[in-house]
Amino acid sequence: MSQVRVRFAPSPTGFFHIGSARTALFNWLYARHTGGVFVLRIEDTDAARNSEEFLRVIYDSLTWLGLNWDEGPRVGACGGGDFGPYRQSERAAIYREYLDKLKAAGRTYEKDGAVWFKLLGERHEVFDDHRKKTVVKVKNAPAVIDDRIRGRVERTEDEDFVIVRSDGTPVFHFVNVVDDIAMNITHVIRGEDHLSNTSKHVELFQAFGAPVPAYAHIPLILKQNGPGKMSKRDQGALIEEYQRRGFLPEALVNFLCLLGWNPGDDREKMPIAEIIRLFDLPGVNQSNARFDEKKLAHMNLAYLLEVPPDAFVRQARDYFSRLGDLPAARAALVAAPEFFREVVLLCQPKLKGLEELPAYSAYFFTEDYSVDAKVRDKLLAKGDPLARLRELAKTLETADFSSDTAIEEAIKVLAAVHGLGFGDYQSIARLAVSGTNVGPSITGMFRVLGRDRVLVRLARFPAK
RNA sequence: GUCCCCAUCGUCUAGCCCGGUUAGGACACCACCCUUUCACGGUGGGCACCGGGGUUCGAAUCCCCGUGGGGACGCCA
Repeated sequence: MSQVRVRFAPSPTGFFHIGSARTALFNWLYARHTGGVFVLRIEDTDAARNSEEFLRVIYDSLTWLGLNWDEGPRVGACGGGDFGPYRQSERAAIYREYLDKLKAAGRTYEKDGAVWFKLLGERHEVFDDHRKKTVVKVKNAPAVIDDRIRGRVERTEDEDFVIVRSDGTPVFHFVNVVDDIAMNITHVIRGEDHLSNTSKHVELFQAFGAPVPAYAHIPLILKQNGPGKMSKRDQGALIEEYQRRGFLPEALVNFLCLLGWNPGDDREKMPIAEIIRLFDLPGVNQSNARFDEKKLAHMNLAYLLEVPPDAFVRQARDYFSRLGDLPAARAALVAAPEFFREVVLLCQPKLKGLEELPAYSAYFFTEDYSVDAKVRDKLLAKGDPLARLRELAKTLETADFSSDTAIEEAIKVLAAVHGLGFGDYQSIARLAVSGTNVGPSITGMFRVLGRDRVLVRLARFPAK
């Protein structure tokens, strides 16, 4: 059995979205599972709609997700290969050569300045209700698709179709098949939206006398709200958005794997190496899946909890850096590295995602933090919280700040003296020091902030 | 309109191929527990085999028909 060669063939005509990413992922997984080759081919035959910016997004997103390509355009350590060029806009000579083969075989004709592919069989005219015009149909035998996910599918291609536009540029169906032949592609793994196109492609492979590759049409990802498949304009559709929001690529990849595939048991969070080991085409589902970002958020949380301290600090810093000139981000970035480290590590176990970090940690980096009025009104409404604050401040003046437990002990002793509990001091102290009612433990917060800053905040609180 | 694909909790899914399960797990939701807030975590709960016909002693599982969802029908990819 010869080596598996799969390809991911995006066209740079829009942003890179969840559906494209999963198609790339499944191709990549299959290549890695079989020890095959993962080819990246850029389908930029539609000059009017392509852009270098979109191309950049494709490279960036694939790289971020860790989907390294063995052959294709050279970017970083990826790319190269003996079947180039890998951008269709640079393969015109190859398409001409293949077109000549078809012409020589008598399988083309010209009409309206375009080159058409001629199906074999008798022709007759019929009125097409969808297009509201009379069209020429061909009495043709069905193309048989042996799909690795869906089983045997038959579809009859019954109309000739354009393969070269009147401006001389070849169209998708033609270049797609030519490149799959020229690049020795053995398995075509793509979205189910291409299933209906496959009869065209099979006709072309046969006209070229080339072996038809194995097909695997994977289910589509439906938008989370409303009908239809997910498209680049839908909320939460773009990969770059998750990158920008600080999601962990490992989490997104793991989540995407589970959309249409599962290991056959109850495991969900799995190392990518294990997924590669288990992934196979027959295990892929046949029905479409709806994207659920709540579950993605949960997966992200599970991964975030496991990021080692050094890596988390680095990622937190990167995230703040990308926020650019936002005051909160700037304040965090100019803080002393050791202090920054302590703050983000204190917050790490409480976060759902990196995107929560700036707001969650803001009061560590500035004295100018806002106080939640609702929480303040509620806390001040009962008991004598300001008295608690005065007592606490007095205690903290001399308390041992060397560890969380030392601070905790001091507060507990204070509470016991007044016949109160830790909780009687906690809420109001938290509000005074952080302006909110959520956050890390106040003992950790106090220790990281330091005695002086805590005392200043406690003292000025009533005035705020 | 024609053609193609699909159909288990709200969502992702296991089970289907090789008929016999209290139809399992996860996210979300609710309750309780833990607790020093908020999370995390733990325990429990509600929640599904689209409908109708067959075949069979027995159907989520096999077959047919509906219905529903999705996709394709471009000189887009």
